[in-house]
Amino acid sequence: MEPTQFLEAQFEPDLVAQIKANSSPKTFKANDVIMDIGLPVQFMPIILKGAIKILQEDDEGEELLLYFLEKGETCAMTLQCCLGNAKSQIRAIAEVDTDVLMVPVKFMDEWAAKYSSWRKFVFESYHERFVEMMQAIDSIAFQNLDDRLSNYLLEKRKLHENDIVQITHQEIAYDLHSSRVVVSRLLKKLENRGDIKLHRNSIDLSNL
DNA sequence: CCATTAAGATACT
DNA sequence: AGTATCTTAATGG
Repeated sequence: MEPTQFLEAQFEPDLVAQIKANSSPKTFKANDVIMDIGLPVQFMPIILKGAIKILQEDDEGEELLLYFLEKGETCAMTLQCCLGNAKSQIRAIAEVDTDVLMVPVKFMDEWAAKYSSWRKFVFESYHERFVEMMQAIDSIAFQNLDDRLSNYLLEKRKLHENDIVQITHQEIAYDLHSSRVVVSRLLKKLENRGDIKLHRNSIDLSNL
């Protein structure tokens, strides 16, 4: 299937042509840093394949996982950067091997004025990310780590399209803002329940 | 072998 | 739930 097929499904033919003519396809390997905090935002990525992890950094330099972006989605932070300050507030890391269309930000204004489907796309992106961030806040404030870990693992399995996820307890701890020992404890609990199987550097999620 | 590092264990806050 | 510390196990030279 054409990776850009979803463009035709939601944008005017005219706009699809504009997008194709003015954006460059780019490929990232898993764990590549696509955008970093403080860097100028020159492109808006539209994801064709794969997934991107978006995170913030707190005052101590600790990372905070905001959300994952998937196929057909774009980063609302980029949109915001087009309106005012051009520096990125976030770090974006390829979660798996990922293909994106890099759209130069200079087209944002023009397309928003000209194409209603683009305005809709931008608004909906904002809305989706807003909802995701609300959920991220909610889960940190009110959910126990137990549930957050389970949700995190389910998300991983979906994004990687694989029951066996390559990850260390330490990396999970960073993403969930917890410590390695605590994550190990909770993972062991899940294993004893038969939900997962633990290995060095990987976790088998086929029974989760 | 040995060095490195992920993960397990224990004890304390 | 989190920190500190020690032990054990896997991995790669």
